[in-house]
Formats: sequence, structure tokens, C-alpha cells
Amino acid sequence: MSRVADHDERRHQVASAVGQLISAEGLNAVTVAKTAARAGISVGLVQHYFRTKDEMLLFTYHHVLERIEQRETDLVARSETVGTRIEHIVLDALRESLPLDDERRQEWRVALAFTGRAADDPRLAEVKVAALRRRRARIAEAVTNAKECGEVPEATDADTAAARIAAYADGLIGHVFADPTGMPPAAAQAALGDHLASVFTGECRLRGRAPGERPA
Amino acid sequence: MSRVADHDERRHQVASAVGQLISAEGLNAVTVAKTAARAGISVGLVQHYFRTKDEMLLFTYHHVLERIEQRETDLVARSETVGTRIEHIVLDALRESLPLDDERRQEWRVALAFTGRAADDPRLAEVKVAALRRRRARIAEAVTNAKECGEVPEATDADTAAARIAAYADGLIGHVFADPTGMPPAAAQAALGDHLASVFTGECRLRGRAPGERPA
DNA sequence: TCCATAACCATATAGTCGTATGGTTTTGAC
DNA sequence: GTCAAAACCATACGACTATATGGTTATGGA
Repeated sequence: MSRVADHDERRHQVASAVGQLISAEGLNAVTVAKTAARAGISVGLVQHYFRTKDEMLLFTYHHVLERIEQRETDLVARSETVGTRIEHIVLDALRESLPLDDERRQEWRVALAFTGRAADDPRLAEVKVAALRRRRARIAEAVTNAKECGEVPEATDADTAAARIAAYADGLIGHVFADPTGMPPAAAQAALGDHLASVFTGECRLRGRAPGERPA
Repeated sequence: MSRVADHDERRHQVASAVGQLISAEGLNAVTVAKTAARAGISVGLVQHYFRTKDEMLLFTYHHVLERIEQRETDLVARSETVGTRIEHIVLDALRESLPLDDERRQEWRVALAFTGRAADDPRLAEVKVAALRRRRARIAEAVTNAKECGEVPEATDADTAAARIAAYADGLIGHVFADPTGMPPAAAQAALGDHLASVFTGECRLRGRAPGERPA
């Protein structure tokens, strides 16, 4: 060995710079040179950590989706698990991902820019699908737990319900982002609340359990 | 005057070429030269009809959204207005816009690519918002008519219901597009059907009326 | 017929950007 | 200390692309 640097941290540092650039000027304004300048390093060093620009963008997309995901899982981890309806925890988690403040709007701006490019680029699409499926799986697990608890009827198919909830949430996010006048965040929250209420129709018979917690 | 050409038709011809290019190679692979080649004309002529590339893309976005919109309004115009529940007409119209076959998938591919860029470009965003609002307004009108008819309860706010329906539909479209395995078209149709059923809870007291038709 | 004008074309130009190249500097191991 | 390898940098290069320029061709009106 010789001189050492935290490879992963450097890559994240670059990805962060790309994210800032996208929210400032848009995805197609991103250049390697600008990225390097924003990250405070040389172009050569960016090349040292990413062989091509595409690889850099791919990693950045990963990075961004991870951040959004983290925000949601963090909230779930923080929430009270005892005596709280799973319905409310799920609602809180979904609300958390809405573009409520400017920071979250910027995050979605970046994510949406990538979504557009993912329509053309299979590798970006792959990243998107993976994130989508994790999201659905998380919701499905919550619904399953809610079924065991009694909040959701036994007849409900957890996967179907989860897929619908996720799609609805994403649609609302898109509309809040594109037209906050026609679809204010509060309206989106209300819509999600009503939809969840139509799924979580029962009373909890057992002690509360976190959405991610496995039944005993 | 002198030599004449149908300005509008030429512009649409170019826009169509751009659309083909996007669905073949993606939005960022579009160049003026390729567009001209695809349209069978010279680069100079493209410049003759569009002062800049941006203007060309803007017009193309318009063109694409118009096509998608047309598909929906055409179906509504074709549908039987007498004795048909407005709920079913709305459902048919929404289903029509799902990426069911390859042609519609391509259309959405193009639209989504632009959506991504609209996150950065205010002028593209403007076009998107306008289309969004027209869509919501159309649905709201259908809900209003359904209220008069008795299919939808009087207490329902048409605008709110319409905004929710539109957001849900768009979310489903996005998921069907991104992950047809996890969200097959049939599942999206079922989800829309169930949602509409939760809005259109009444029986029609009057003769059937088209969603766009004004009450007497 | 003629000519002004719009339709249409081929190519030059200037700028941008991704990547390659050829370095210098730092540092961990011996 | 020294040396090899990695971290890091500045710049050159080649390809691409939007747009400008300077045309030619066709045609409607006089």
C-alpha cells in the first residue's frame, strides 16, 4: 500500500456535488468539469474515482434514492411502536416523502430528472425499479403486520394493497411537485390518509408493532 | 407572396421526427442533424421552422401531450352517452391512457423523458402544468355531471375528487411503465376501477350524459 | 414574363465536453 | 531513508453539435 483515501467517501462527495449541480442547473447542465469544481477537486480526480461520466451519474442516482429512502426508514425507526396504529406510522412515512419543504423539493427535483433519463437508459431504469420494489416491499410488510394485528382485513392481499399505495403516493408526489397550486401538500396528505383509511379498516387487537418488525 | 408551404404541418412533421428519435434513442440523443435526417429534410430547413433547438423541443412536447390528450378525448367522443354510467366512461378514458400496448408505451416514454427535463426547464414545466390542469378539469367536469345525475354524492367536491383521480392515474401509469412485472396493466386498471367505485357510489337518476356534456 | 420572396440546401464555425495523457505529490511499508 | 504505488493535478485532444452564413430553387402575383 501507499497513500490512502476513503474511496467510498470520495465517491459520495462527488455524488453530492452532482446532486447540488442538478438542483441548481438541471441534469443536462452537469459536466465533469463543473462537478469537479463544485466538489473542490480536479477533473482528473473525478476520473480517478469514476471511469466515465455515466458511471458517475449512475452512482449519483443510487446516492439520491438512498437519501430519500433513508429519510423514510429513519422516521419509521423513530416512531413509537407501542400503542400506535400501523396505519398512522405508514401515513407518517409516506407524508415524510412528500415534497413539503424546499429541501425535499430539491431532492425530488433531482430524482425526477433521473426518472426522465431512466426512460431511455436501462441502467438507470434498473436502479429505479430496485428502489421501487424495496419501497413496495416495505409497505407490504407493514400491511401484513397490520393484518396480523387486525387493522387490515384478512381478505386483503398485502402486495396488491402495497403496490396501490405506492403508486398513489408517487402520483401525488408528482402532482405536488409539478403543480403545488392545484395539488397542495395538505391535499396530497389528505388523499393519502383517506386511501389508507379505506385499507386499514379494522381495530388493532394486539399490542402495537412496528411496520418492519417481524411477528413473534 | 411566393412559394408556399404549410407551416404548421411542417412543424408537426419535425416534431414527429423528434418523437421517433426520442423513442428510439432517448431525449439526450436528439440532435438537430439527426432530426433533419429522420424528417427527410435538411438541417437548414429545420432551422427555418424552429429558431433554436429548444424551441423545437418545446413544440415537440406540446405535440406529444396533444396526441395523448387526443386519444382520451376521442374515446370519450366515441362512447355511448345514453344509458352508460359516467363512471364507466371515465374509467375507459383513464384506461385508454395507460401504457397498454407498445405504441402507448412509446408515447409515455417520450412524455416521461420530457417530464424529467421539465424538472429543470421552466418552459417545459409550463407546458406540463397546462396539460395537467386540462386533464383535471375534464375529470372534474365528468364528476360534476355525475353529481347532477346522482352517481356521485352531492357532498363530494368535484375538484378534489378529480385531482385525486388524476394523481392516482398518473402514479399508476408511472409504475406500469417502470415495472410492468410488479404493476401489470390489469392491476392498474383494477386499482383505478376500485378507486372510481369509491367515488361514484350512487345510481344514475337521469338519462345518461357524456362527461363533457353540459347539463340542459 | 419577370421578380420578389419564401422554401430549401450544403457547409463553415465556434464552442463545449468527455476522456486521454503525462505529469507531481504524498505516504505506508520495509 | 527510500521506493513503489496511490492520490491527485493540469492540460491537450478529438469528437460532436448548435447555429450562422451564403447560397440555389421554385412559385405566386404583377
